[in-house]
Amino acid sequence: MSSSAGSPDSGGIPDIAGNGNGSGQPGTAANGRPLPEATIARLPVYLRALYSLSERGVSTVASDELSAAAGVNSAKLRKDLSHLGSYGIRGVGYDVDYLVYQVSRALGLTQRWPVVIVGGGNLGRALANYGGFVNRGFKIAAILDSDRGLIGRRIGDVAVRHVSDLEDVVAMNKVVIGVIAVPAPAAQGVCDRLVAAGVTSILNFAPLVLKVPDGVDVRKVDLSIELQILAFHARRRSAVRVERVPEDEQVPEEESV
Amino acid sequence: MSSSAGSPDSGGIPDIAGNGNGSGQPGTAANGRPLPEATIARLPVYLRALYSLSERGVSTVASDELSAAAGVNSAKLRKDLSHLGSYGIRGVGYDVDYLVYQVSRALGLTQRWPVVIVGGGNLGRALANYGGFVNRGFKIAAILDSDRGLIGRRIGDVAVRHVSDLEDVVAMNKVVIGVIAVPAPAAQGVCDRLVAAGVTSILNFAPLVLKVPDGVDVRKVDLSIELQILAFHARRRSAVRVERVPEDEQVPEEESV
DNA sequence: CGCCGTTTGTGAACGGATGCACAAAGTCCA
DNA sequence: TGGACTTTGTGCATCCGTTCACAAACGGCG
Ligand SMILES: NC(=O)c1ccc[n+]([C@@H]2O[C@H](COP(=O)([O-])OP(=O)(O)OC[C@H]3O[C@@H](n4cnc5c(N)ncnc54)[C@H](O)[C@@H]3O)[C@@H](O)[C@H]2O)c1
Ligand SMILES: NC(=O)c1ccc[n+]([C@@H]2O[C@H](COP(=O)([O-])OP(=O)(O)OC[C@H]3O[C@@H](n4cnc5c(N)ncnc54)[C@H](O)[C@@H]3O)[C@@H](O)[C@H]2O)c1
Repeated sequence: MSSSAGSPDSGGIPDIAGNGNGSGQPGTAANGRPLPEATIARLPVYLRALYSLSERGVSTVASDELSAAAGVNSAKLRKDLSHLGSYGIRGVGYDVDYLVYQVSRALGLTQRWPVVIVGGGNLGRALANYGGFVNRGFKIAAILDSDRGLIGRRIGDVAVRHVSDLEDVVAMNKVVIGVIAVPAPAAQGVCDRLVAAGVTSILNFAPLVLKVPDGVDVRKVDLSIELQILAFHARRRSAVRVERVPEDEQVPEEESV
Repeated sequence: MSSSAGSPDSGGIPDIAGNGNGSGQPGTAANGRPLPEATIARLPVYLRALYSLSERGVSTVASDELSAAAGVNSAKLRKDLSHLGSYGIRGVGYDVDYLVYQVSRALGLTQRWPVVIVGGGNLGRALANYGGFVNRGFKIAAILDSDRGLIGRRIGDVAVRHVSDLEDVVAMNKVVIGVIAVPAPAAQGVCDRLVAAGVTSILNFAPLVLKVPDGVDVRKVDLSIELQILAFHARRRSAVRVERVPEDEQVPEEESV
């Protein structure tokens, strides 16, 4: 059933109070369908650009400017935003603060999500100190580690606690997002405990593929994978250059001027 | 222990010398077309799974197993690998060590890429200490920082140098890959210097969109973006659950939409 | 030697994402 | 008030990536 989902316009006023989104369901586009995954991944980038504009006192921005700041095609930006509702003004652009609000709401950042970080080593410390953490809709519920030498040490404004507190921390703070920054051999075990405790979203920095049950969302960050992708393109580039340049002047020793 | 030395008796492996790839051009598939971007991004994951198998002494692996270890569909794995050439044996699977070699070669990891890290703060230190760095085809040419208090300090087995050495380091070591781990306001400036010095591939950890000329490749890693994407899905999940089960669950009623 | 079970490699159908190009909708100024 | 100008929102064609499903290829066994 369903088929053509109603007509695009029924009222006429672009609903300031409403959510531009008939279904109260979060995570759905104005047309009732879920937001495209690719759009979701770009919204945080737009949001960051918008914050930057807002801080600089810019009150209105056109899709050309905003898309340039976000590093994407302007048509793509407009289509992405159109999925949230019709929040632009033709001939003018978008109201920066209003768009910040709408994008934040679409991403579910009207609340502050408590996050638990497991692993207080080099990486865990870097993450916990990261400003973009606290300033962007999240708060650190706890940093956990198994090394008793680290317990009590303050990172940012949170003290490291022992990993045996994991279940308590998750339950008490209703944590649903966890970050794994422990060595690879310990990661799956930590993951299992997080999931058992109720965490449904995991950001994994350990270099292995985590096994999780359905309904649990895992994203990964891996420096070496990123570098390998870069290396691939770098080699292709240099090979093409060698192909083109006749053998004499390969490796350019760089101009001296 | 490793059983890698035990070469299975002769004769099994197809074309060790050849590359199964007519065009000598790196970065092209067996059919001459460039490798799909999505495939390139997965090859490092396969490679990691293969290393793990190899270390465990497994000599042969079928696409089902390998794809499970890599967390992807088995048809996808086979299609990805088929772009590199025909390196499997029907009815048997893939020779692990041989596939390690082929995937490494496809990614351009037969050489060791020198990488320069700019920013020796919390994050830069975590990255420099990361084992997956040195063990996976890369070496740290230098860690650079502007803070004179950090100069000379050893991280891993590299001493921090002043950022004014940037151009020298890049030129002397023929560095083409750079990692940016400085505060956001300094990132574009560092990026410009890297590019001017000859770096064509950049991994950016600072939370902003870098502007680079054509021909320069930028990848970014951003914790807060990853968390925001996770938050989006987390909220959708919990909203759906609330929709279904009003808080204190009652008799599960049939869904009606 | 021929058959059987296994696994690869890929043709084909599908769905999602991208980007062009333009009509509709708005502003602003004379 | 009206017309020129700007910018949004989107239809559409295209491209890329995923997945199914199966014939071809292989080893092994009786
Ligand atoms: N994705 C990336 O770009 C990237 C970069 C650097 C490091 N890493 C990975 O991140 C992880 C952490 O790196 P690091 O440099 O911080 O390592 P680290 O050794 O400095 O820190 C690891 C911490 O985890 C703690 N730990 C170990 N087992 C634990 C357990 N079961 N429960 C709780 N805590 C435990 C240790 O006590 C230690 O403090 C490693 O898996 C590393 O490979 C990833
Ligand atoms: N992507 C992520 O997940 C993530 C996580 C944490 C931090 N970060 C970002 O990474 C960057 C570094 O974070 P951090 O925690 O290490 O910060 P930090 O303050 O600990 O370290 C930054 C270092 O950069 C140095 N620096 C500043 N300007 C420089 C310049 N012009 N040239 C060379 N060095 C310079 C400083 O002296 C300092 O040592 C920041 O942009 C931060 O926002 C990203």
